[in-house]
Amino acid sequence: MSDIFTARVVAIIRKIPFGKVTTYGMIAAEAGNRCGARQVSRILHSCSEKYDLPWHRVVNRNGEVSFRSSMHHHFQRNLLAGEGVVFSVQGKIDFEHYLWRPDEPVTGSIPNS
DNA sequence: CTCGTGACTCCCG
DNA sequence: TCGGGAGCCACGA
Repeated sequence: MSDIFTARVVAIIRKIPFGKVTTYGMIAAEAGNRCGARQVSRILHSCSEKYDLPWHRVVNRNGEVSFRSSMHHHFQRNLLAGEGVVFSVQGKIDFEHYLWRPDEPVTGSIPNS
């Protein structure tokens, strides 16, 4: 398949462990494009149900839900709450405990910058 | 094929 | 502190 970006994004999202969250930017960066964050959201929108992706585990850079509709916003928050994810008073997720990195699970082979 | 849109993110004034 | 613009690319019509 040529659309490696989509496959990459889907694969990464599927790897998100239970009770963890990640950001569009990280997925996009792992997929190969930092600026592809928008595409990630686009893909999620189109393939969330088809590929059964845990879209609710994907949040924006601020650690909060990016939905415009309060209804969906509250819905995602509910799903995360069901996984044990706790939101701060400001409705943000504590990255210190819930942020997951696609390149972390490896044996500490982090390319020091 | 072309066009429009978007659940993002970063930079600048 | 906050608003606006630019950049990227896939999917649907």
